Amino acid sequence: MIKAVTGTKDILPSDIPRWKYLENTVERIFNSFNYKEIRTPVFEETPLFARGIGEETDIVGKEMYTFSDKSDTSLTLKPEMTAAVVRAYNEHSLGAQQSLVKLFYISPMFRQERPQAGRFRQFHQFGAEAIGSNSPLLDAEMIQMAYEILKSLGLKNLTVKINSLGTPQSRENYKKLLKNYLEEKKDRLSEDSRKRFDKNILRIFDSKVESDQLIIKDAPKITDHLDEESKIDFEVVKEQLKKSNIPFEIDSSLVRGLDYYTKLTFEIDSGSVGAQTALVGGGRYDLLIENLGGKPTPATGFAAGIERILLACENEKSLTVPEPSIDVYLIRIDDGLESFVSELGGKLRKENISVDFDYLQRSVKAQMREANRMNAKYTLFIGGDEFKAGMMNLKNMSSGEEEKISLKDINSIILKLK
RNA sequence: GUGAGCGUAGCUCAGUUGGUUAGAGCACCAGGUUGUGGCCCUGGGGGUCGUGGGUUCAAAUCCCAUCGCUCACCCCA
Repeated sequence: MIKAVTGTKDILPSDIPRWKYLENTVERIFNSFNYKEIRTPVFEETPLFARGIGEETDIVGKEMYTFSDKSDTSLTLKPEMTAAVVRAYNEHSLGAQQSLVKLFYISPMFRQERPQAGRFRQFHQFGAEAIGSNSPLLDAEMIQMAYEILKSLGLKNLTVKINSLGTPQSRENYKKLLKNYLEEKKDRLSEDSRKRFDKNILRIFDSKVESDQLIIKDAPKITDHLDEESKIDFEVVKEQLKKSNIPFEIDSSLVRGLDYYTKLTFEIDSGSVGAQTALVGGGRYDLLIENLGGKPTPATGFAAGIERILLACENEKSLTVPEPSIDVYLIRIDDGLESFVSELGGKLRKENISVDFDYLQRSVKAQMREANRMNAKYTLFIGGDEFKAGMMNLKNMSSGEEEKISLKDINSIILKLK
């Protein structure tokens, strides 16, 4: 038997109500902040991600689904959305029509990693990008939107972490400081961290190795070495979060693994998932638009992992979505009425009433069981003596009450069922 | 890429020191008034015991390989 590819999952009919609920919540909240939806292709030319995310990142280095098409163009299934949105922004000059463009998306992403709890090879993210302003109010808005969505889904066990990476200039200065501090301790670092020392020294902060942690603990903090502008912006974000009653902590070791971030970065973690605690990650990326060939334009955004959020919801039992149901199940009492039942079903369906009936020649009892399983609000009995007398029985499934309705009086059924 | 655990019915699992036709609960199907559900009762269908090989008179059970799943590391949503 052929099975779904490793790291991919079917979203089955029984899963759909929870997904829909989440998607509706996401859309509602993004609409309230006036973000407009954007959809981009699932694949792009490979250099978009290589340049956008950074050649040295793990995503680009080892996790992308890259392949050549018949014209030998290297294509990649999108591993994240920001580069794709920026590509569309540049390509269609979206910034020419309005100076601040606020976009959101819900989309599958692809990364070839080993699957584990809250991590898949095809997974789904929703997120937002605000392109065209350097206002720290927008950074705060990103956190607010993400936080509000998670809260609306009933999640409780949340931690908002923020940090500032500063401008590229101040970050470079800080890197030098950090390098000086770590230079003499370098040989005590783990192998991975020694590699990071040369490739991307900030990433040493991500290490979970205890001996590394001890060394890093007393390292100079990036938030103590920010340029004036970043410092002021960081203060504004903190102030806004306080005003919005969003609890947060400053985590100066929060270094996101994508190269494009500048100034504010943030993450929202949940204690209700497995080891992959990050539900939401984001930050400002003031240089990306320019790097991808656009005019210099400041921007900020975030992405949230839908599977992880639903996992947290499940573990916290925070979501109660209504059981699916139908309005009426038509019950055929006598053989030979199949086409009449089908025709009547059609009429009701045209009135936007959800209708189903038996296609398997089953007994009345079996049809009733089916109606019960489908959570039918009503059943309509067609056949027998009443039918000969021009009547049908309409039964309310929760009260058990029945009433006779004339075959000619479809309208009164429609009224009842609506 | 590295490490650990696990693969028996659609699902959750049981299967004693290897020993007759591999079990349970749930789900599914049928019946319990010739036309009425949810509860209950009776009966039924459904499994190459992940796959391949080996040991043995005999393997779901022991050994090897392989595939898959799960979790963790790395990194990230």
